[in-house]
Amino acid sequence: MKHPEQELLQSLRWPQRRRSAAAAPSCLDCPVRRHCVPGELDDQDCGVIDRLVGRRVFLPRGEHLYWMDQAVVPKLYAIRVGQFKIYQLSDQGVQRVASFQAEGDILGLDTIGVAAQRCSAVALTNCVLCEFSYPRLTHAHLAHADILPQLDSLLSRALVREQWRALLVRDGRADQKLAGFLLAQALHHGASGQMRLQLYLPMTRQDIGDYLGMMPETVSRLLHQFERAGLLAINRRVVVIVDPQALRRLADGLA
Amino acid sequence: MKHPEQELLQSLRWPQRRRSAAAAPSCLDCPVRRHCVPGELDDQDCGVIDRLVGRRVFLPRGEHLYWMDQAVVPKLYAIRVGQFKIYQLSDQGVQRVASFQAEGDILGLDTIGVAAQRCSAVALTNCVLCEFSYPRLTHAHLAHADILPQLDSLLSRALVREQWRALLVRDGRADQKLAGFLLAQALHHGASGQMRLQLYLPMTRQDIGDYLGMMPETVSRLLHQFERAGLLAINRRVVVIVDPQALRRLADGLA
DNA sequence: CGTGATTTTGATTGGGGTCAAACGAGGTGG
DNA sequence: CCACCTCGTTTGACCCCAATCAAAATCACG
Repeated sequence: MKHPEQELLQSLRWPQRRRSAAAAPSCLDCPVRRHCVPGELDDQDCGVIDRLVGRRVFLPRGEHLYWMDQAVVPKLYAIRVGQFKIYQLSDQGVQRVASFQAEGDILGLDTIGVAAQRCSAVALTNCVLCEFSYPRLTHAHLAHADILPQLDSLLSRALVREQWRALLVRDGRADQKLAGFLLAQALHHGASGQMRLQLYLPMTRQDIGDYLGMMPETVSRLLHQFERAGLLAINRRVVVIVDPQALRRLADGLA
Repeated sequence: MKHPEQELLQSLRWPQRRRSAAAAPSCLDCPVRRHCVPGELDDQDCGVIDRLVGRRVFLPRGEHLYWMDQAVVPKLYAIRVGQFKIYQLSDQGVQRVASFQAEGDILGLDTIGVAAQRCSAVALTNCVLCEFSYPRLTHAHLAHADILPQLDSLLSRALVREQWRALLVRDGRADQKLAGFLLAQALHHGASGQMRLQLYLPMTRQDIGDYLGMMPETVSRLLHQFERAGLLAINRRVVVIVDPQALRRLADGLA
């Protein structure tokens, strides 16, 4: 036993480590299938999607999937395991975090029809990605008419999520934004509207601050303020939401 | 002559009022064609797009195109003339402005595959819209394979723009954000990378503040501070950018 | 011309940024 | 195995920008 955090990380992120290493991974038994490219498609269509996956990519923590200003390759990457940070580095060397992406999210939706990457993408944990070729997806539409509307739906939902995020990070006080961020993480990692109360936040306080538009000191102060108020239990980068209702009230500004 | 603002509005927004009223409007001679659905398609493909337009809709200032929580109809609306405000009304009655949309922008991209509208859309000026049926667009892909990738490209670019917006409104001080907003407006209304230095901002100071995450008093103060500094000339809702370079330096935080 | 909304200006306050320093964990090399 | 170094985190003190409250001025609209 190395460290409680690492142990938790394994239980959270690698629930079937041995099995998935032995069997070839498939979309059919993917735990985040519904959030991902297959969406609500049935098993048969999902099998079609599965055969469109070019390869599974393993990316260790700290490695970049792509860099800002790099030429775009027409590929999409669905995150099967792990978390990513999408960010820019301004010419003055200031980091601006555009988003965090986790299991079931799709990287590269913002590159269709543009020449160069706007952001860099770095793995915050060890990651497993499912690679799709965008031209192959488009071409597959001729045989399976459900594919392309599914892609449009993914793009549209990404747009909605981005809008929602933009609203989150600019409205209200710092504590409201942080509470909203934690709730968004809990909801996103939970299955079908359920919250996952035990969160692993692999990003630094600086990253969270850059994402929410506040200083890392403020993030730290607020987290411990939440802990003293009995809303959270914090152990380094592991956060347990103790009182989701109170956190929701705080995010909505009803405190 | 009613008011200088209205006169300018007409010259900005209704450049060919009589002609477009007489002749049936077409995408081929649309001034914002390149920003819109046709994109970089040639005249022939653009003609295909033009025939996909269901009807041109006239919407007077102050009218809503759709309301939050309304059931989604599978239609897209390209703005040919005018400007829109996309916003939410929280349950406490607080307005949250998601975005402003202008000529060439497309409304409804965030409704594909979702059940209910997330936001309301209200016309800030008299507007002319080009209505597209989303199912017809998808179906047209069989005959014209360029259509659907074009739609994906639109969605992707909308996503990029939304990300960029989210970065704008959370980074830096209030004056930097406002300067960035003005530059974004100027660039968006200009043709192909050129700025339109004469801007008409039909939204209220309150709207701008809600959009940028600041109080309307702050917007007012900063605008006049910019004017005193020789960056702008302001006449109510008409703003002329006098010193674009200085405004850019301010937005980049080099002041 | 009157009424209400919008815009502007001023005075005051507080939240969060800034600077600084101590603390802790993880990794490296001797 | 331990000393050391580096990076991330935490805590404290101070201060500034923008929110808040208030009110006057201006404009839009009937």
